[in-house]
Amino acid sequence: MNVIDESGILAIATRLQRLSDQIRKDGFQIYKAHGIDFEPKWFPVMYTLFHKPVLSVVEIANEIGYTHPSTISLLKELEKEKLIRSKKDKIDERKRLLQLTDKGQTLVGKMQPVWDVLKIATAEMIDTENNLMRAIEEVEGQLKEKSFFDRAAAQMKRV
Amino acid sequence: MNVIDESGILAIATRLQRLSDQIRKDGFQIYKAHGIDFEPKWFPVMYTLFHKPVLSVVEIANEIGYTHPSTISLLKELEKEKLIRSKKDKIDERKRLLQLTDKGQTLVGKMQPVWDVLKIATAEMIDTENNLMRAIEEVEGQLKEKSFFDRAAAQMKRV
DNA sequence: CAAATATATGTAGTAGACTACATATATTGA
DNA sequence: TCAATATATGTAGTCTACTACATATATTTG
Repeated sequence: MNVIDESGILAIATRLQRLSDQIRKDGFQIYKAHGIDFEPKWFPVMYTLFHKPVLSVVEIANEIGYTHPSTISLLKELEKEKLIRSKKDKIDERKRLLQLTDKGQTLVGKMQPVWDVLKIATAEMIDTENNLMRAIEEVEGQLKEKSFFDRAAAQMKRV
Repeated sequence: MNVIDESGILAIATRLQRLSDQIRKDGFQIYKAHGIDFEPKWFPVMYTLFHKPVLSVVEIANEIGYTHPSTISLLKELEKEKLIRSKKDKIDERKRLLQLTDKGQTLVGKMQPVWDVLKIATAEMIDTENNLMRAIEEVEGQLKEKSFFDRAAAQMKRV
């Protein structure tokens, strides 16, 4: 075991990111193995527009939990791939409304069996004594109650 | 609840990254609140060199689980901050040996109480029904046995 | 109803990791 | 022993998110 793994929770941010990268990389390869040209980072937008067909930029950003600039750059890529298209909102001229194209719809159809496979494979992978997905949700809940910073500050006073 | 959180494990990579960023950001603020000018990304290198005083570039990379180019750029920053220094290995001329400077040693000393606070705050935060740190370790173990890609491939054949 | 404020979108540059490639030195094996 | 291979380090450019700032339209309020 290396020093970092021993340091345990001090390097937890690093560990989370490493795991995320690993999963994403394999995710890309799994799509590829199914003959689908799809980048995992596109999933949140495509999945969201599949379930809520017409949304503005900020609405999508909120749904996927990204900032709007990050969202805009994803949208640009997806428009370039002709998987989504946009039109001005006639009521509110500030808004740009996004939706899947026919090509986008078709791709989602093709991806759905892959998503089923991914779901099962992931479930199997994280089904251990401490379930990773539930752990994430629980920690997110904890952070909502009291931020990490506040927890450290409270601890500081005690020491 | 938004669509992505509902999509559950399909967006697990995104969720992991989001959580990592959040923790890292607060981590930086916590050092700052202690009057310490230290970036969380430097932790793995500093912690490693504190426990193993003289290491080469690749040895550090292996300890912290990063690639060597990533490690090199961290080392550059730390040398610029004069927290570490390097010298040629006299036996193996290819190697560059790194170690903490006096300033680096002193900083680690100052950080140790902060690390204690961070440890306790983190432990408190992740001490839920499903412990996040243990979940990470368990999933890393699962991936060592069989990659995510191989799991999906096996699942594919079954469907 | 016009000024102030809020919201929606967009651009530019940054951060922290990566891969791919290049070079220098060390080791190995025919 | 020297050619082939392996290892150590370094550079350049990429990727996927971010923050900070800018602009355009809508809404609110004095």
